[in-house]
Amino acid sequence: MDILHGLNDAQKTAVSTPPGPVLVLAGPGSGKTRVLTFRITYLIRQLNVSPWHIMAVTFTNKAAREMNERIEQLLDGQPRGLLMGTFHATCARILRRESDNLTHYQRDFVIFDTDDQLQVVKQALKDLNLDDKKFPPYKMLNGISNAKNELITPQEYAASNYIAAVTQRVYERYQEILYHNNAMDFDDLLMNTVMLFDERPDVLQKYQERYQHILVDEFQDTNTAQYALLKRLAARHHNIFVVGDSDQSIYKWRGADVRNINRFREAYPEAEVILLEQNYRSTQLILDAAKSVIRNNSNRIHKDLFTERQGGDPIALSEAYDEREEAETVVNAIQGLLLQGYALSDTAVMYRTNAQSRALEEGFMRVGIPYRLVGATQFYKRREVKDILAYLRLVHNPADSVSFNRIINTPTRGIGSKTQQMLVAWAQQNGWLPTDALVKLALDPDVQHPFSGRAFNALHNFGEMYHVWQRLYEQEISVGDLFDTILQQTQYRDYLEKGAKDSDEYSDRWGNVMELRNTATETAVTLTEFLENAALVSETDNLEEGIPATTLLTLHAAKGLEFPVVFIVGLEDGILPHSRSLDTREDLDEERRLFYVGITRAKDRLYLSHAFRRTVWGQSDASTPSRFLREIPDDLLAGANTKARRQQTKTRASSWNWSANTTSQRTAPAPRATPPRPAAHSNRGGYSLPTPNTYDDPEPSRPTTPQFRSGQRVRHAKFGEGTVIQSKLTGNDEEVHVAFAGEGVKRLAASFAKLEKIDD
DNA sequence: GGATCTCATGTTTTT
DNA sequence: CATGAGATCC
Repeated sequence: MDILHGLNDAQKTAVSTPPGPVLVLAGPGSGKTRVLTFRITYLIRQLNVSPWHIMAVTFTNKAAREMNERIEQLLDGQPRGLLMGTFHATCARILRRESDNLTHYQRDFVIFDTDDQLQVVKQALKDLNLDDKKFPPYKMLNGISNAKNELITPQEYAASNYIAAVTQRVYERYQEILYHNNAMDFDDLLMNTVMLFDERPDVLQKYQERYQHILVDEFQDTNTAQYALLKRLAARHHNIFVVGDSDQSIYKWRGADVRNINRFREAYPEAEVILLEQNYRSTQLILDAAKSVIRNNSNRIHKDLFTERQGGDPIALSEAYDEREEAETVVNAIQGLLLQGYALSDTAVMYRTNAQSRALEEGFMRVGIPYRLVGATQFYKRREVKDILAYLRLVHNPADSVSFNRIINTPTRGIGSKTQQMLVAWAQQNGWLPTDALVKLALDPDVQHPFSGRAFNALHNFGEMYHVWQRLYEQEISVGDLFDTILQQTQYRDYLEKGAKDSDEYSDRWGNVMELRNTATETAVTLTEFLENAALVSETDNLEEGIPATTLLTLHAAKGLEFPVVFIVGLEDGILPHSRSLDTREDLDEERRLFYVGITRAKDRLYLSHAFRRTVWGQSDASTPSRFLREIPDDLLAGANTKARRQQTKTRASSWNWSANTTSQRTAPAPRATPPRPAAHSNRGGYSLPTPNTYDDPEPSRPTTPQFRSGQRVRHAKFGEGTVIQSKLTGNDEEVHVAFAGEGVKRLAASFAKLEKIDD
């Protein structure tokens, strides 16, 4: 079988280039994952490289998993020994294996997430007698994290001004606390690996020999520490294959440094550079729009994206009165799309900030369209999940003070802050950990202690529990059983039930606990493993595909995804570009890339919208359409006097929306390059797209007279029987207001709600 | 020691 | 507006 089968020329060149440094600059939708997976297959099959010698790094677990699956298909089985994972997971693995060679850590070190980190910063501020009002913890943490991303130690941290001097001290103390806790934060995983390699050339050499071929996904998003790591690992064999797109770099604010692409070229002047410019995702029209936007960025490596999907539906642009109407317009448009045979899962709505999802959610809820929200409150950030994890972490690592503080009195068990302080002080005097002190109180009846009767009882009881868990852990009880024991002894369920405002909240939270338990029993063999997974896994990793719902997500979360239909809302100055990015050209460029990423997610259709007024933090203000909109040529847009609309900012003419007929049409009807949608893809059984360009023609199925009159009795699948209050025709649908007993008045779309008339 | 209230705060968030 | 952390009150 030909390993290169099905690839275009540029892809073939990339995949079959002889080992050595390779830089692949891959435009959106140009098949970069394909190139990476084929390259790995090529190394194994064609060049007889042992999978054992290959390391592939990604930024998300999802990307790693997808690549793994595809390689498995290509190779017809799991390649044994291939290392595929995120930067952080890979580093954690190396550090765990090399823990004997680490100065400050033992093998069972834990990973602190952002919440934990904040707690540590607060502790550090307290230890240094610094006011956390003057020095906001999250700002301190930013400084520390930035330093670590640049591989700067506390000692090296330049105290160039007062704030920096304070940050330096906090950083130093912060690091000490982490050592005491036997904990690393995310940044440490990278930095400590680099430092280990620098201190121990023998260790580095071992890994250089092991991983002779290194492949990197999303290279434009690497930070200095990640780049340093790659450079060291590849220093011996120079077999480093990186894939990236500087136009999709949207994480500068997290330390990602696009300049790494240039550094790479300088470090390896002999590197093969390959451009992937053919796009397999979008219509030419959508690509044209994307290109005309990104063109305005400075200092870019020019790419000339093209596709075989000539033409395409024009981009729909609309102005709404406010975010509520904007949501309504989106909902209407989606209902129209459903009639044309699109499935809900084909659609996605993207926005700049999470707060914008609210209006959209309400809009979807109003008509009962299911949606899924990506990444809002992440599972592992939920209070109840963090509580249980803290218990498990403390059993695993008795030195974990953050977890200790979290659960010592959760559920409340009479160990208040005074008692806690006393306990910590008492433990410290005796050179114990607070957890040691607890166990002493529980087991040693003769121990001298400073606690009053009531406090002693509370501590004694908790110490007993904790001791039991530790014993069970030593006896290698399963994670699930330990989990259950903790739940049962702490009566955590009762605590949730009591604390919840309503039964919904309770069942939600308890459901999360049970979900966590499932993960614990299903995926993890050891507690160490389970805790590591929990720390390094993110919400978007489990984005299920094909569920019948619209996807709501931020533009950041959209990277790497694609949808037949994409809506980008809130295209206003101050939102996109975000108000905090208006000052510098650099920031503005990054906002533009974000817009570019959004546009290029769309396969067939793109809808853009902005609102005339928007409520931000409870304040409704007039807004100006995004400056980026002006960068899209008018002939790519559909909509009545689009140009005027985009300039006429604060004087709003009449209300209109996407589904209304349009005056400006594409000159030639765009031939549709996509084959008709396979029936299996649509949940409406064999519905195919009616016309190539639905903006040109009125919808054939469009109702001309309302089917419902006020007073009509109707039945709805979910709400039961009700009475029509009024009904009016909207774009290509009918909007029916129905009063349901016990449910109130609902606004329903006739095409979607499947209302049944009741005659009597 | 624990619950309640007030006040400040507020992008994006792969790990 | 909505959330969370700290102060204040019981």
